[in-house]
Amino acid sequence: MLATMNTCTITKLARAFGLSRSTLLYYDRIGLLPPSGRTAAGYRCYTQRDRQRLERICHFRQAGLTLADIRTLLSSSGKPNAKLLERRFRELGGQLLELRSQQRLLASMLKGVAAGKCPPAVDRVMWVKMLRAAGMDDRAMGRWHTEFERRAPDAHQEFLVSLGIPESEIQRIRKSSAEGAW
Amino acid sequence: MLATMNTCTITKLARAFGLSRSTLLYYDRIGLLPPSGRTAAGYRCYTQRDRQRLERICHFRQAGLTLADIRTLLSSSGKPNAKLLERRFRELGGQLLELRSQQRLLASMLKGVAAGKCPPAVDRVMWVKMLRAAGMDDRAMGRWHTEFERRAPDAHQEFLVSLGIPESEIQRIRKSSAEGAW
DNA sequence: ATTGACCTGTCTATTACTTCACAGTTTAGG
DNA sequence: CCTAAACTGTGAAGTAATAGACAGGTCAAT
Repeated sequence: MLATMNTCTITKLARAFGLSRSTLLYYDRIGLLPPSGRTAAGYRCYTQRDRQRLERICHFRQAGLTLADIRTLLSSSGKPNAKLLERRFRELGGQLLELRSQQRLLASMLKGVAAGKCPPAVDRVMWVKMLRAAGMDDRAMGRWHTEFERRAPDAHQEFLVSLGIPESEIQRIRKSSAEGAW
Repeated sequence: MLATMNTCTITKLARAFGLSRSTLLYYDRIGLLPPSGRTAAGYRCYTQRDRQRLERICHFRQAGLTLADIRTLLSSSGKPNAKLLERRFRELGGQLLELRSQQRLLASMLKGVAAGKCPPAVDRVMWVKMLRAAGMDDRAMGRWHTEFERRAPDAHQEFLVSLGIPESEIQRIRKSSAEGAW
């Protein structure tokens, strides 16, 4: 008899929050989320309070804070400590820029592959498929062209040509991209 | 006498590529970038070829490939292996989405802080400052509003109100955001 | 009671580094 | 020539956030 109606075991808690058992074990080990009790058999017993704490933890994790930061936030509870948030926000901005540059870089690499010796049939259709697979919708794809046009117009032109897109459509795309009118 | 004009020491190489000495030591240890030679004293001697290899490594790292993948790419040189790139591209798309959601979340948290008890004077000016500090330019800020409006119109409204922006301007901003006309 | 599925705890491995400690080497200045 | 700073090497240990292996515990159905 474990669940006294209000407690739950580690795997159940993990599933409820979309985490892995290992993660909760880890959180226990570092003292971030020790279960309120144990059963006779030594099983961890998580209470409602534990669940609430975990919810806050997940919330902060979602926002990308480190466990150390979260510990600080939870212990010095009350004070929102906007400094931490602001710092993280700044970091996020950098990360976004970095990711976008990665994407551009990868794009050019794939372009190189497509244009180079080993042409794995990366034509327009294939590209659109890949971009969709990467989670892009039409709007995002428009933004992608806009970014490409803004940062590297020449490469953008080259890229479109490499996809075998007719000149007339290239003009249209680049014009739209330049205006950001998506 | 170390530098025979074409070789350089570990720290110099590290500085040239914006890496730490430890990183290069690590790359040597795992056999990813062993220096071409050593001085009599045993100091690592990096040649031009080593630098080129490191440049490729950095290039791939920039794109987010793991060192294992990079090793594969560099050893099976020639074959572009578009599979790896494509896979990474997919991952990137996911990461970008994730980051954007983080940003939104953080935004709402900061909003809460601003609206809540501990008001660290997060008004409009402060926000713009923060967003700029996060690397946003006007265009990016427009996109940010657009995203906000698209995904959470109510929260967007609330947010703008919380910044003390007059109703008339809020209308204007939200209308523009909805159209994505930035 | 027993089987089999699923659960538990602990311990170890992973990635890409970083930090540390300690001893030898090079270099610039006096 | 000497000394102090700055560099070098090795090796060990630490980091985040899990993932996986493993032996054993628990539970529902038979």
